[in-house]
Amino acid sequence: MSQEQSQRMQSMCESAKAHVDDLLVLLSKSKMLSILYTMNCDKEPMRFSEIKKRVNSSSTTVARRLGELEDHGLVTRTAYATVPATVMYELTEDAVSLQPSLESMFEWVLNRADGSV
Amino acid sequence: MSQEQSQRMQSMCESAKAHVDDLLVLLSKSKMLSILYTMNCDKEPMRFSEIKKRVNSSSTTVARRLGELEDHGLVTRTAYATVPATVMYELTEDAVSLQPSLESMFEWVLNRADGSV
DNA sequence: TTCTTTTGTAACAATGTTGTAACCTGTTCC
DNA sequence: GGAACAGGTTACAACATTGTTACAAAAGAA
Repeated sequence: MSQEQSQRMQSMCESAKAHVDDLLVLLSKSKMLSILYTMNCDKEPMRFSEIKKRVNSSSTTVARRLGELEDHGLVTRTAYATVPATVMYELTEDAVSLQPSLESMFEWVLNRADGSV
Repeated sequence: MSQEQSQRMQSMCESAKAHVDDLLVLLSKSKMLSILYTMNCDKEPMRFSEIKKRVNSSSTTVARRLGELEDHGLVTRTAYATVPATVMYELTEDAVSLQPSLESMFEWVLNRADGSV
């Protein structure tokens, strides 16, 4: 990290700290990293049921997480009036810009998991 | 692919998946990312009280997190018989190899927090 | 002797999170 | 009319996590 960034961090005002914490709390919620990573694997918009299946969680939790991501502007939700209903979720540009970090983090996790099998 | 192979592969995936989930759950615990990031900022071993102060959490939670990290081989704990007690925590090589991802993730978080101030 | 310090741990009440089960919408098919 | 489907929501009981408070150890300082 550059010195400039380090200084920026040290002199960060309380309000910015709150925002940082807010984001860290968001990212630390259960299944959140999995959802973001999963949605990045296929770069295409993804259906609710597909996300649910891939991260292996309940409707309630997936719905909660996707809602939180939408609230934070990290995914967009698009509903189509088909029968039965079709809803697509897609990462926003902001979320996509986080993906390189997530990818290398998952790479680390996968390597570590491999080692312990 | 034979059904046998498919089954073997699936069970292999299940077992690896469990380890991956384990790590994701670990990293998703409250203050965990902050602790790892903080310990990386100064590359030096860090005292319990310093970590606690920087991540702004209770002794109980910090002790729990550090214990979990130690269990997973991500930090080492070294106690010195001074008075009062001195205990140093240090990231292991494994943890250090995760840091580039964490750094770019925090960079993203900081930029995003900046924008919303 | 009592105070102080660091680094915790134990118990516990308050709070937060989870999955389950039930329910809802809207349309097409039988 | 009733079932079926995707995509949820709601209520709630079970479970997990948190911070607070109290406590401890060890030894030098006051």
